[in-house]
Amino acid sequence: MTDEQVDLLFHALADATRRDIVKRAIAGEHSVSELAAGYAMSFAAVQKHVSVLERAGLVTKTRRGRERLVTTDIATINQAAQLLDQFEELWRQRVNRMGELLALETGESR
Amino acid sequence: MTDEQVDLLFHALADATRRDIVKRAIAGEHSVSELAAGYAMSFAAVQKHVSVLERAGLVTKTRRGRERLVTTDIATINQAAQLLDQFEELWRQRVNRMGELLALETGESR
DNA sequence: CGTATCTACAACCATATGGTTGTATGTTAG
DNA sequence: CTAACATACAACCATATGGTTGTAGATACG
Repeated sequence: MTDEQVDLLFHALADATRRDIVKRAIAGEHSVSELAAGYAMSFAAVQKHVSVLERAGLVTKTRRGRERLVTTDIATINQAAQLLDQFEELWRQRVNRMGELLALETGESR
Repeated sequence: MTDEQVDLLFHALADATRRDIVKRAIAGEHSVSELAAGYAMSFAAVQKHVSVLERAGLVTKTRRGRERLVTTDIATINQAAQLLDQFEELWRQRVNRMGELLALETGESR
């Protein structure tokens, strides 16, 4: 996953409307119109949000007659979670290093 | 955690430079100047990035003489990870529902 | 076949963003 | 005490973003 893709992913999640769209798309399949009906903004605005989510790989649109169904790719959410796990792992490593230093200092002071 | 705070958090992570700053701040304490030295941009630009991370609650600056040390709050990373966990939980619930429906249909067709 | 519904996208606007340069203030070291 | 170092922030610029309105094409329904 390139830095640019990660940029797109976190940027896509940096908006409450888009997070809600992702939630609804995870919970079930909806057309863009169905999704749009739930937000106090124009249809075109919701389309833009869906487009941002598409570029981030969080959703895809599939055609069903005149409707486009918005479906999710939970794998992309997993990838974002893994990135945050990496941060947490860095933290654990640092805490471990500090613990080792402390044990060393305690031992030497006896 | 309000929607606005979540916006700031994911927005802060939507940039490769800021993600790197967070990693370095997790791995050890650095002054803003030390951090800035590693990026091909002006000092003021790095300051802006640090400011975005501060507003997101990902880092804090503490004074040590003329230096400001950039330190992390891993709890905020945890919170972001939990938000993504919620998405994954929604997915699991949906998969479970589909499994139940499938079992129902299989049972009724026997 | 005509109307309704659904969708795509261009053009526009106001605001936000990411970077720069320049100025100013505070702290440390010689 | 002065120079060096570290930092804050204003002003500026180019680009991106989030929302709107309007136009157009595709599909479904009566």
